[in-house]
Amino acid sequence: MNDNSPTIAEVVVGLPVDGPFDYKMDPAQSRTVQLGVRVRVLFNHRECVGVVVGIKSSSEFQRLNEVIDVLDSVPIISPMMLALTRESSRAFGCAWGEMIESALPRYLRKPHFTELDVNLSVDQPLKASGPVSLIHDVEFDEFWKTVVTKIELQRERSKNTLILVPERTYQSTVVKMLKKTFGLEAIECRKAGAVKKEYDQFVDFLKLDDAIVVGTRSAVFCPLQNLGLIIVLQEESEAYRQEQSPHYVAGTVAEFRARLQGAELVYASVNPRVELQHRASQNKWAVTKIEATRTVDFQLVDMNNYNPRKTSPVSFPLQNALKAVIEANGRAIIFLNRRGSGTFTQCNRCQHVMKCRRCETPLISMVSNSMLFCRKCNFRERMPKACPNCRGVNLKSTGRGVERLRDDLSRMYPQVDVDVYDKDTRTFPMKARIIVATSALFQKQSQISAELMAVLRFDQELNRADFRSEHKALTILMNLRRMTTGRLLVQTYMPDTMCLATARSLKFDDFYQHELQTRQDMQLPPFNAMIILMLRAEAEETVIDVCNAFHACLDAQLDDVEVIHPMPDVYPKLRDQYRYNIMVKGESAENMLNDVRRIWREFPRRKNVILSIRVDG
DNA sequence: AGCACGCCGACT
DNA sequence: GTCGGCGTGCTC
Repeated sequence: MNDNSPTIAEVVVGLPVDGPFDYKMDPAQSRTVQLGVRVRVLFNHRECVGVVVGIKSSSEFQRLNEVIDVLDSVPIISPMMLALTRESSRAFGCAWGEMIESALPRYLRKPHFTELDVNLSVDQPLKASGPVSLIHDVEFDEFWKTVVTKIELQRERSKNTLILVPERTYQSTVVKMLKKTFGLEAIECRKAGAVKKEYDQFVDFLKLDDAIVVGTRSAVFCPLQNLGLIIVLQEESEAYRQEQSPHYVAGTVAEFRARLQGAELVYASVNPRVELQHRASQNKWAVTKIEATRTVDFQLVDMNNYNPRKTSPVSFPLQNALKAVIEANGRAIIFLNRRGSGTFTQCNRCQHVMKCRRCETPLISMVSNSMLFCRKCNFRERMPKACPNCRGVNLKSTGRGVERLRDDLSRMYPQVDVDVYDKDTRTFPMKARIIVATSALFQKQSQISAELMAVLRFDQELNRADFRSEHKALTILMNLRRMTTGRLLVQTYMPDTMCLATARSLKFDDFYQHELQTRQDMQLPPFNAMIILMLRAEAEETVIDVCNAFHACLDAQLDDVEVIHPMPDVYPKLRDQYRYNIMVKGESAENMLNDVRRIWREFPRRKNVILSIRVDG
């Protein structure tokens, strides 16, 4: 055997450890192995599936384990996919192997052999990256004409198009719409369901060359070669962020991918994130604004003008508007983002508040089935007949959720059907004249419209402890604006916010400038990077101690970055683990990641506390 | 992550 | 004496 022949494979595994790791191969393996094949290896006394990311002839390590099996006859992960997962793992602070694992179907995470008839090496990364553009479409559906022209251009060149959507319900809507309106066949990328089916689709994707694939955030990793165009719809959606580790943001990964595959990237949104608009102007992306084609009667009701003791939650202007809709036999939707009937339940005698046993959040009452439930952790229990504290029988539920508002409205308008639509409602109450709905309504937004759209308690959206709350609130208004055929009415105690002014004037440039200035003043993204450190442990005292100590340690050691929360952000007991968050901001996420990891490694007394890191993308 | 090793208290 | 609890270190 030639001494120079490569005998060492560099392998990454799906564990949170820095890799890659060297393994020696026998001559037969050396001859067949290629970059991007899976191998079975022994890693720290455990057998696991790894991926070959490098091949070399010598290693600086003395005692190497052997590759047990080469699992794929040909590479199942293309050079482009290897580059994409590596870049994403760097950007989002996880191990390369973890990112590869999340890009693979479940079947391939297990040591199954494959014999595929594909050649992934043809997927050559191009030198020139494709153009990136942003379509700001105030009317929501107007951008399709532009986008379909681009898709058709790709098909003429026998290139694939990938369309990312935030949610599964919207996925099938898009597929149906493409077929019906433009006669385009699209394939739905399915993640759920049978393991073998998911794998079969993965294999099919490897061979496509002029297809349109529509999928949710994980579809950004679907193994299409010859990709010409990626479209990210409703880019501002939170659903593009993966909550579990590895934490990635699909839109950002799509940008990496477009660059690596030389594909064109199009973002479309009714209200693009400030971060994205900023990047668009920095990088000179083409920005197209599609102006409003319809006029909507926007009515602001300043609740400060009414005495809260005397007025009903449904203001007089709203009562008038409802009356008009009922007389015209139309439909009104009242948006109230609060499930259940009462927001908390208290004993009249001892003032005991019913709280969740798992996470201490006040329980929401549901009169319909006399249950109490927790909006944070989904804990449910029967509404007790007597106070668990003093045995008193007068438990009083206060606050107003959608159910109670429905009852109030039924009493006010006995002549019409009033119904509720929330997460638990199976089918939309089409025949009801007045519908009280939570944000579950947005799942249906392409199918449902109403003559009157009214928002109650809009201020709760503006007052969220989130620096993006004003932007998110505006997105809600834009979605509601799309669904109304007549009037959009908002009840508020804060009528002078930029958000409401923009919903009326549609002067998005002013809103964007205002938000940008605020972010700059507060040194928030897009001007500064932000990472969230999540500490988890089974005992609350432990995690609080460690969190405070680690917090102090970060404060003491990190000069150029700022640890934001004076008190850690708390997530009470969730799935038998307590979670505490610390937010850190600074100039570069990558530097902060390195610093935080180093400090955590040197940090004493960890006591079963797990640290995971989320980069705010 | 999760396995092995090592260091201490309880116990046939 | 040793069985097993948990805290610490390490994985090519």
